[in-house]
Amino acid sequence: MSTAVDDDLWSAIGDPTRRRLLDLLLAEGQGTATTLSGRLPVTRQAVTKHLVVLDRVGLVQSAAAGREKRYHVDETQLARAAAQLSSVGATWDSRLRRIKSLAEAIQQAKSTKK
Amino acid sequence: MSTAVDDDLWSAIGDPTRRRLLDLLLAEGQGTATTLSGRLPVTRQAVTKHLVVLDRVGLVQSAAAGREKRYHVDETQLARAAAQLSSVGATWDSRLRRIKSLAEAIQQAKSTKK
DNA sequence: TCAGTTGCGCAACCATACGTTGCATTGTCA
DNA sequence: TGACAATGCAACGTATGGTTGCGCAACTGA
Repeated sequence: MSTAVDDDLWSAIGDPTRRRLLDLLLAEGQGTATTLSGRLPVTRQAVTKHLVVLDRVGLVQSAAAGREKRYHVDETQLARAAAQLSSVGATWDSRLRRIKSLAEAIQQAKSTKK
Repeated sequence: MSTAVDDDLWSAIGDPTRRRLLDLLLAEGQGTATTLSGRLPVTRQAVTKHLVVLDRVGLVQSAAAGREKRYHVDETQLARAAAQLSSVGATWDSRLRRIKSLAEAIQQAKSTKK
């Protein structure tokens, strides 16, 4: 069900700062480490490291523009990640529902027997 | 959009080992640190630490049974977590769709103008 | 009953990840 | 060219996920 490959994706979006970076990039279209760090409670260097991580798993891409390095989300990859999240959420939900209905069936059987 | 409270939940389920623990507990109904460590490539102590984390955010609960300590998932809390995941996934997805349709509209406008 | 196993908890330790500060490097522009 | 602004690199501190080793409590059975 869960593969080792996906662990990279999970750990990438598991960090709250990285999720906020993705949100920011999504909202503003693009950003550099400097501009992004201005909107987050962390330093530019921390942002840089996170962007490297996000880049490594393919969630963002960068383009040099003069002396700055602009990042933007890779929409295809983020869509994949979003699907992953929804999928795991749905899986858990369905399992929980099955467990619940099972428990209710047992209750039913008990009270009938009595 | 994202609150600090939820960060705990995310970091709890962000770890691959903890996700697998949840999967196992969900599949088998219950388990102790010892039995669970038998099904994972980590030691009992590592499992114990993870269970403590999961307990702290309320995703699992424990019940002492003689000398063993049995854990089981808190279904309500896991349902909340599952909803969170699906929700974030859906949010990203809708934003991506909006961006895409926006881009297409611009393309449309360009070619019309020409 | 008491000796041996079994399950837990605690402490020390190592590696990696996230964050900081400080400094060097490079590109822009007046 | 000189000054500023953005990036990159390195050292460091702390937290976390993992290990091993040990001690203790609680079952088990001869």
